[in-house]
Amino acid sequence: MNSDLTLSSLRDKGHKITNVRKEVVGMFSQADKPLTAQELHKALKTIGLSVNKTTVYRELQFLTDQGYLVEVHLNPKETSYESTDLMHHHHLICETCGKIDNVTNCLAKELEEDVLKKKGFEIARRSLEFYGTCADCSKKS
Amino acid sequence: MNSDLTLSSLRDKGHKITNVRKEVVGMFSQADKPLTAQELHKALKTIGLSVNKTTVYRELQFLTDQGYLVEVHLNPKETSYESTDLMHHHHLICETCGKIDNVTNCLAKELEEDVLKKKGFEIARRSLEFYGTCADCSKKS
DNA sequence: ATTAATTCGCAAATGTCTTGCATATTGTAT
DNA sequence: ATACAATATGCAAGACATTTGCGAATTAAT
Repeated sequence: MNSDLTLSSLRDKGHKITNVRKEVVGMFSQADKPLTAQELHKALKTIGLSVNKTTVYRELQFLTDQGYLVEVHLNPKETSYESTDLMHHHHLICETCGKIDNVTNCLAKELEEDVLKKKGFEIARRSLEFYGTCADCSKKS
Repeated sequence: MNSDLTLSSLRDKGHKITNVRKEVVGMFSQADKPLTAQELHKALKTIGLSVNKTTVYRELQFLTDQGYLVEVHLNPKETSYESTDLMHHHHLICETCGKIDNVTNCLAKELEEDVLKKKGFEIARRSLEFYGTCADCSKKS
């Protein structure tokens, strides 16, 4: 399990630092929510780095293979990614405004132990999402 | 939130009972894991009901709109569906053999209360998946 | 049996994501 | 600085799930 999504970490492992890689890494470090290929592609264009979508896909594939990112399946249309560093948190997805908040509380310890004991299932990673209505949207309605 | 995925329930609400609907409902009642459009399409063909994929998609859409099914995003390639009746359980997805097991233990009560209290987020539904290695695959390796 | 509403099949299209291949770029050794 | 090997990039083409329009077929109730 590879954490530490930084340029120096990548360099240390002998990976090349390209413009795209530099920016994508930066975006994931700052991101407070999972990002999709489309979002990254648009963001890159915005900062004047017009890169091909294929390259974005390959970069995501690369960072995922290297263990820096994990896939998150929040919606059926496209795959989102987030830094492995953030893996032990959960998402609050507002179905009204689409906002994504995080819960860092790492629960489920008991349940996980149960699962291993009763089922013999070894958990490598988990995905916990809550779908509902955020505070702001609740107020408005 | 509509439960009770049965033909009588559908009839009572004035929906037509077609051959496809009948079989699809039956398959979801018996299913012990989430099903995809492709799986249903193949299963229907197997029992001699060669139906168009579009129809399968529309049937899933229909049953979801009516609240009988929920979408489950287990993998990036396609959407799975399961009966709303089963919503309060979680999935164990073996990344080696692909088998999907269930945990009916409904945890997360505490965390959910936390989330409502601290964030004001009202949870409508949740999705909890554990990815790892099932007992059988553990043994083999 | 007639009819209105719904469903179905077919064809076409959308959008995400993948792949092959030729070219360009990066890091390193010289 | 230069040349080389490995890797990254762009472009075109394609795979696949999913959606939509429309005319034909089926369902349920009169």
